[in-house]
Amino acid sequence: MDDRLAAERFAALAHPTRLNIFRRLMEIGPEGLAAGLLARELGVAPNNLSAHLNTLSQAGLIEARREGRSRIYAVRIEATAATVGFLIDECCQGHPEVCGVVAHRPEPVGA
Amino acid sequence: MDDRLAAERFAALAHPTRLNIFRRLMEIGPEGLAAGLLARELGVAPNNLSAHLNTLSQAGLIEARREGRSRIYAVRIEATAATVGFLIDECCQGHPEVCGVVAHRPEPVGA
DNA sequence: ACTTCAATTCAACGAGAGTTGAACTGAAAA
DNA sequence: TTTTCAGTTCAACTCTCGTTGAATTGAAGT
Repeated sequence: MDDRLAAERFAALAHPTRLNIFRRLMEIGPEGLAAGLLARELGVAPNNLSAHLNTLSQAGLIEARREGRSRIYAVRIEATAATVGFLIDECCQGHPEVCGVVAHRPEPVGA
Repeated sequence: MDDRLAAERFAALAHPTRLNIFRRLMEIGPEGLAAGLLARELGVAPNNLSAHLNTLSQAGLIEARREGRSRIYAVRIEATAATVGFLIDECCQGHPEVCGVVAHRPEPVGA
């Protein structure tokens, strides 16, 4: 992952509301959640939420699918894993243990 | 760590130049690097760099000390660890292995 | 077709980020 | 003390972000 993409993803997470959205979607997993439901759960105006969902989608952290007249949003796990991996690789470079990480990107035998 | 602080730290990392600064400082470790040296290494105007260093300081990710007429910047390890920990806890909630992380320690006791 | 519900898009606004060049502070050297 | 070097701060500008209300698209139900 290049710096520009990483920066875009950090920016996507750099907002309390979007952090809440992302957390909730991570919680619920691949089945995802309808936009309207999210809006009610988080107490955010639908159009406002839509904008935030768009930011997260643009960054590749979540994706949407249609289901009836709802739009279901779900987290993109690989992208999330890549982002966490980037932070660990690039930012804890040489000191992974110092960043609180014991192990990451498990090898077949490892951990 | 609360959402607002986490968001502020992600925002601090959400810029290619600041990502480079942070990476370089992480590389060099606690001894740190003079602002001017960083500016030359990264090819950034001193005043511009100063602004970015300020953003990172404000977010608590780095700190400065005087040394002669230079100002030395160094990474704040505990804060970095807490930020990585937050991302793992909050964003990989329930699926840490899915984010490529095998194990981590939540947050240092002292910070 | 018409209505209703779900969600997005649009236009407009205010607020904050990022960059630049010029002026400034603070510490060392002459 | 005056000069010089290291960095920061300031003012101005542009650009983007976040939020709001109104209008719009898209899919069901009647």
